[in-house]
Amino acid sequence: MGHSGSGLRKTRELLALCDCNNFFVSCERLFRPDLEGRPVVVLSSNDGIVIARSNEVKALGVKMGEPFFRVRPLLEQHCTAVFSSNFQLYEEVSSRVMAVLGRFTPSMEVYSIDEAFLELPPSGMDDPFCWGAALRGTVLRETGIPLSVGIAPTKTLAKLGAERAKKDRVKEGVRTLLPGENLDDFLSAFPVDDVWGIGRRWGDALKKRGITTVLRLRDAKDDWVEKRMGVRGLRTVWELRGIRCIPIEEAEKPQKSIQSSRTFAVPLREFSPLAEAVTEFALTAGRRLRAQKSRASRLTVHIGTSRFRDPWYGRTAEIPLGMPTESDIRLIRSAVEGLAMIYREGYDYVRGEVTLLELSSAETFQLSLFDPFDDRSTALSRVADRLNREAGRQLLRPALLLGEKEWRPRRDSHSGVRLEDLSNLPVLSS
DNA sequence: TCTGGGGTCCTAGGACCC
DNA sequence: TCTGGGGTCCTAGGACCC
Repeated sequence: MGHSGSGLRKTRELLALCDCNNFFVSCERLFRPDLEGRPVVVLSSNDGIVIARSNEVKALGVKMGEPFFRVRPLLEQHCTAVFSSNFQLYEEVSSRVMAVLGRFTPSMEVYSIDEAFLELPPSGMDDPFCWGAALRGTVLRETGIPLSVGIAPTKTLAKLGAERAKKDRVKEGVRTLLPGENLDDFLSAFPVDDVWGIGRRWGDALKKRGITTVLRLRDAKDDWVEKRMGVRGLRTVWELRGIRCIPIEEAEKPQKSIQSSRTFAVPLREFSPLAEAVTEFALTAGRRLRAQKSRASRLTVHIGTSRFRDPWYGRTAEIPLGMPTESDIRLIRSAVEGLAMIYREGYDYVRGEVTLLELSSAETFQLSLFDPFDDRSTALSRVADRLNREAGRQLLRPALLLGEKEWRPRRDSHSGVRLEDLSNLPVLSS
């Protein structure tokens, strides 16, 4: 294809990927400046696995997704600070970071809780590196969160740039890959599965065929790639060549599915605690459904035993909801009905899940000739949302869910920090 | 003893229709 | 004996992401 040794295709457009470093750890450190330079981890729900690591913990060889119980001795040996996850805090910090980023660009896509793609403004084109460094400095100063920034013509290249910037920890955390630059050395230093869009499976398959580095993937033949990896693989390859195939999507679209699931703190055998849990999942999903002004036409319920124990049992029930609904009462009734269809006695269930599908707009939806219109229970659900939001906690909820529940996930090391609570602020001197 | 929780998109194959 | 050729819609499963 003649790409070997070639630079990037000329383009006048550049974009930046901004990635918050060790984001959840950085959030916890905002309120614990004493933990700067010390090993810190943040755990998933139920304190099950490690989902964020400070650089010190990465240096110990602890992997993302590692079960906590397995690395606990090592972490304790190094006096690691351990936090249960506090997503309320992370979401709030995230929106502040995004607000600062928004001041630097005419167009941006919030890609995840800790990442955003920004279109470079004309003012940044003369000296992209300088623009990136200023952006990074402002975010750090105003929010306390350190970023890595990659600047390139395409998203896929910008991702690689940010990754390099993060690992090298040089040059102000900014790495540019500009049109005309020869990237052969840069790309050959990355294993192929470091590329955004290449996961474990495809990574292994590519390596087996001798495509071990990103450089080799960039120079692979189009028809070969498309045959094995489909159009998504082909897009990735073109993006590595500097051709933009994945645009910045500024408008935030409503989600197409909403899922609420948890691993239980203890295995559940009986029907009634499972029904409680499923009720809670339906309620959580319903709240998020109404928050994005949607209705759902289909609901699925899933329960399962541990994947790490034999024999495994898991089933999913599907309940059509008829007319699109946003009523908690209907969601809960359907979820429990589904649970009854799949529940079997004699198993230790460790996980449950409720998913809402076929979402449509709450404002305009298809009425049904046969199903009753549920505007009264919809109104009730909306009132509950408002009361609970204003109270800042679950003021109004089904009696079934009152009191302590054995299945509620553990979070033994929760910092309890809330941004609205001034008493959480660290004291500078006393 | 102890192993997360959320999403998206693409593709292949079957059902169905003309 | 010889058994069309498309098109569309739907779904399950696979792959990926953070």
